[in-house]
Amino acid sequence: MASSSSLELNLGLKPSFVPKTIANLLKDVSNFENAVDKLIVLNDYIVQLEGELNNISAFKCQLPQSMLFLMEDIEALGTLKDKFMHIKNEMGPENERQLIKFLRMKTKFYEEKKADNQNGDFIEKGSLPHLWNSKHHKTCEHFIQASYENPNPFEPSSSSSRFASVDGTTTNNNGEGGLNPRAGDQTLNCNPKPPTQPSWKNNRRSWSPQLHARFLEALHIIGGIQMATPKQIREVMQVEGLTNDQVKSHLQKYRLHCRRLSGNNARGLGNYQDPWTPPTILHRPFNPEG
DNA sequence: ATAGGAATAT
DNA sequence: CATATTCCTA
Repeated sequence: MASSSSLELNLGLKPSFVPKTIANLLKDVSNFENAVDKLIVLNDYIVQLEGELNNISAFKCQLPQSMLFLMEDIEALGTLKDKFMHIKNEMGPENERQLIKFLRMKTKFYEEKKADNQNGDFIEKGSLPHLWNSKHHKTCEHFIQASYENPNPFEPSSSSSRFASVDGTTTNNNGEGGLNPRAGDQTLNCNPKPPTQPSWKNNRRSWSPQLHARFLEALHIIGGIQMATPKQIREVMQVEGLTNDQVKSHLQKYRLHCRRLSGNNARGLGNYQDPWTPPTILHRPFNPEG
């Protein structure tokens, strides 16, 4: 089921297999910089799970549910690994950025889920296939695609919007949506180096609307303007040449802008649009989930 | 080492 | 004045 036939990178590195929850596995994987490392770890884990499945298959009558969990986990991870393969083989760093974003959302979701039911592992594993292979998001590709349109793709118009309220992203985008993966990625690297300008002295980072949009996107993925830290933002943004300090400065300025706007709004001065396009969810008005 | 803030520079 | 960089501190 989980494309276990053609595993090309069977590097025999499995010295110590540490069982983890899927949440922890995803978190670990997301810490790696390049796709190859991610692939190795994921593939190794899949191999281990398959071995375990083979082991318990002798007891399939006594442990039907365990077998089902294992199979579903393997399938889910296999789908993710296929996605990694596809991205690594065909595309460039832009899709890797999508993948990192995807992993961060996944990790965040699992952490929330884990915090919810402290019984943890079993429920977590059991709920996994519903998320990965739901009717609405059959594959990871669809999942990533949907993540650009719906900030909370984990709940396809279902109930239990606890995660949505935690994230603070209650679908405020009325028509804009997120960044389209194909639309605006070209304009992000502002290193055009036009030959006929002394702009090469211009080492100052200019935050184009596209770049700022990606900044906001990263901000909201991480979990709000207060939670986000410059390093995290830089990692999620995945913009070549963007430094920590630049993001930090931009974040500082953005926070100041938000504070100023919020203060003005409190005093009654109204709503004027600025080029910052603040995401309108600075502090949630405590949405009681209905 | 990193984040937040403030001073300084463009 | 707005914005980006640099310096300072915790």
